[in-house]
Amino acid sequence: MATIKDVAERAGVSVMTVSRVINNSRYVSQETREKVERAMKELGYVPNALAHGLITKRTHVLGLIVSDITNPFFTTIARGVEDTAIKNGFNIILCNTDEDVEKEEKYIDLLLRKRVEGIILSPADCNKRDGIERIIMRNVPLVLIDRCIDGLNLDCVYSDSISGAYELTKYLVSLGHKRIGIIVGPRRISTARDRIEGYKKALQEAGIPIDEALIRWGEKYSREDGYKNTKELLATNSPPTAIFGGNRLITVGILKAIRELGLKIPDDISVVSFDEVEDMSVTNPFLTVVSQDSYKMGVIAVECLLKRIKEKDKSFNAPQNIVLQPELVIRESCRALKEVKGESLVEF
Amino acid sequence: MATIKDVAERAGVSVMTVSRVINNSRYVSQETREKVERAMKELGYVPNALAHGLITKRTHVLGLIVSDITNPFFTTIARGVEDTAIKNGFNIILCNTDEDVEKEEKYIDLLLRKRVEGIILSPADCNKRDGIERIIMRNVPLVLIDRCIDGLNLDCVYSDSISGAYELTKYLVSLGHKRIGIIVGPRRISTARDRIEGYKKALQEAGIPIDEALIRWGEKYSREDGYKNTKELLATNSPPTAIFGGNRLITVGILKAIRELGLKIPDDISVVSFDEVEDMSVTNPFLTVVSQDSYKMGVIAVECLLKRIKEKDKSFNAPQNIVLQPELVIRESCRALKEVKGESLVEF
DNA sequence: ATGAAAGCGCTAACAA
DNA sequence: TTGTTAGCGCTTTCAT
Repeated sequence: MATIKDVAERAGVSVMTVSRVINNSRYVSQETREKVERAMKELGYVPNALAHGLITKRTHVLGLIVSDITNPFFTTIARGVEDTAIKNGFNIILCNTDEDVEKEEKYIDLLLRKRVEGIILSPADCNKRDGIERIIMRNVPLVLIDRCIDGLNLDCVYSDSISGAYELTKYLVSLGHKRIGIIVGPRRISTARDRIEGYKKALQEAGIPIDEALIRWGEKYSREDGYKNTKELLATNSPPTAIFGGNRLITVGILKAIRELGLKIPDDISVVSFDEVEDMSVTNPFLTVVSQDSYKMGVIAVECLLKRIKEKDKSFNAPQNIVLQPELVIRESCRALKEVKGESLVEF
Repeated sequence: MATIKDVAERAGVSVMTVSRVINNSRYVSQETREKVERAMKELGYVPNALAHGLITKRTHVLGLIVSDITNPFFTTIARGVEDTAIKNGFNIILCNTDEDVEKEEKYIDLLLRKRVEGIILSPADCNKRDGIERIIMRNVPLVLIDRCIDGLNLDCVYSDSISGAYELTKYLVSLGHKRIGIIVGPRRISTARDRIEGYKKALQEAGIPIDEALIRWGEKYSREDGYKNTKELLATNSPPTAIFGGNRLITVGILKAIRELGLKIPDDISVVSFDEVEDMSVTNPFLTVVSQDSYKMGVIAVECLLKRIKEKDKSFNAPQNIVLQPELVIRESCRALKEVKGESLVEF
C-alpha cells in the first residue's frame, strides 16, 4: 500500500509537497502539482485518514445512535442525517440500541475511541445520564434527537409530543369520544410521557375524568405493545370507543388486533396515530394521524451538531431545544359519537 | 485529553504496560493492572483508535453502501449487517447512493481513506466496474449484496430473482392471466433484468407470446416508477389483467395508481409483488408476494466479509454466490380468469 | 514554492 | 513481568 513517502519519492519531491497537493494548498507550482498527481495515480495512492486524523484531530465522522433503524421514523431521521453529513464531508457510523442502555453505553465508548467529531443520540432511557455525561466530559459535541434527558441542558431536536397528543385527543373528544384508550412506549422515554401528558390535558380541558385503566405503557414502543394492549383494552367490560397509538409501530399492532377481532374502523372503533404509518398513507390514506417531519429532524440535528463542532472551544452559546410542530391530518379512521341518556353511546 | 502517556505517568509504569492493560494482555501482574486501571478511570482515559489503527492496520469498521436506507428492503439489510458487525466488534459506516454511480465512487473513496476493513456494496450500476476495481486493487475485502456485477467474480449475496419472478408469473398464468404487465427497476440493475427473465420464462413455458409493451423498466425502482407506469399501462387499448410490481416501492406506486383509478383488487385487476409491502402485510395481508429474507442477507454478507478479512492474504478461496430462495406467499390480490371464445376474458 | 525535523498516540519487536 | 526503541503515515512548524 503506497504511502505519502512512496508518492514523494516517485515524484521526486518531499513528503511535505505531496501533503500540500493532497490538501489543495496554494504554494504548489502547477508543474509540481501535476508531477505529484501523476505519481499518486500511478501508485493508486489513497491518503490514510487515520494518520491524518491522528494529527489534525479531525475524523469527519459522526455517530448516530438510535433504538432501531428498522423503525421508519428513525430510518428517515438517519437518511436526513446522512444526507446532511455527506454534504458537509462527514460520514455516519450507525448504532442500534434496541432501547437497551447497556448497548448504548458500549456504542458510546466505541464512538469515543474512534474519535467521532460529534454524536446524535436518541437516548434509550431519559433518566439515565451516565453515558451522556461521559460524552460531555470528553468534550465531544452532542445533540439529542426525538427524546430529551431530564434535567440536563443539551441541544435537543424533537417534535412537540404534548401538543401533538393534545390535538389528536381533542379531535376525538370533539367527535364525542369519552373513553379513549392510549398506548405509548415505556415511562423512561420522554415522548411517551409527553404524549400521555397531552392526552390528559385534552381530557381535563373537556372535563372528562381520566381513567388510568385506559392508559397503557408499552415495553418498547413496538408492534407487540400495540397488539397486546389493544387486545386487553378491548376485552374489558367497558372498552374504549377510540384508541390512540403512541407511535407508528404501536399503531400497526393496534390495527392488527382490531382486524383479528373482526372490528371495523371507524364503525366499531376509532383509531388515531401519533406519526404516519408508512405506505398505508399512500395506498390507503384512511388513518387520522399527527405527522412529524423526521427527515427534517435529522437535517436539523446535523446542522446543529456541525455548528457546535465549528465553534468548539471558542464560543459558549447556551444549548437549545429545537421543537418542531407535528401536523394533525384528519382522515377517515374516526367516527362521531352522540351521547344519549346517561352513559350509552349511539351513532349519529 | 488524556493519552496513554498520561496514564503511564500517573500509574508510575511505562506506556507499554498501559498498552498491555488496554489490550488485555496476560503478562501483567494483577497489582499493576489495578494501578493502571485506577489511573485510567481517574483521568477519564479513552484509547485512541486512530493511533491504534495506524499501527495495527485494523479499524474495526465496515462500509455499507446501498441506494437508499429508506427503502425497507435495505433498512432490514442494514439492521442485519449492523447486528452482525457489532457482535463481532465492528462498526458500520452507512452510505446512500440514490442509484448514482458518481456518489457511489465518492463514498468508496472516503471509505478507502478511512481504511475500513471491508465493504458491503449494492452497486448502483451492475455494468460499471471502476469503483469495484479500485476496492479490489487496494485489496479491501468486498461482498456484493442484492445485485451482482457482470463478468466479475465476487462474493455476492442475493435472492433468486429469476426463480421468484418465475413463480409469481406462473401463478398468475395458472389463474388464466395472459396479459400481465410488469414494472421493474432500471436495466443497469441485475435484479431488474433477472425479474424480467423469470417473467418471460414463465410466459414462454405457457406458450404466451411476450408483449414488450407490457414490460416497463423504471428509472429508480421507486414508487413513482410504479405509479406512472401503471397509469400508462392501464390507459392503453388492451390493458393488462394483472400487474407485477418489481419491488415493494414500485408495488406501492401501483396500488396508489389503481386506487386513484377507482379499480378494485382483485375484481378489476390482479396485483403481485416481488417483496412484501411493510405493515400492510400485518395490518391487511391481502397482497400475493414473493418474499425475501433481507435481514438474513445482511447477516450472511457480514459473515462472508468477516471470513474474507480473517483469511486475508492467507488463503485464496474462490468467491462464491450465496443465493437465497424467495418464498411465494399466496394471498388475495389475484382473481382467476377464464378464457371464452377468442380473446375476451370472463369471470368464473 | 519547497523541504527538514519533530511528533500525533499508539504498538511491534526486542531486551532486561 | 516490565521497559526501551523505533516507527505507523501523516501534518505542524520552521527554515530556506
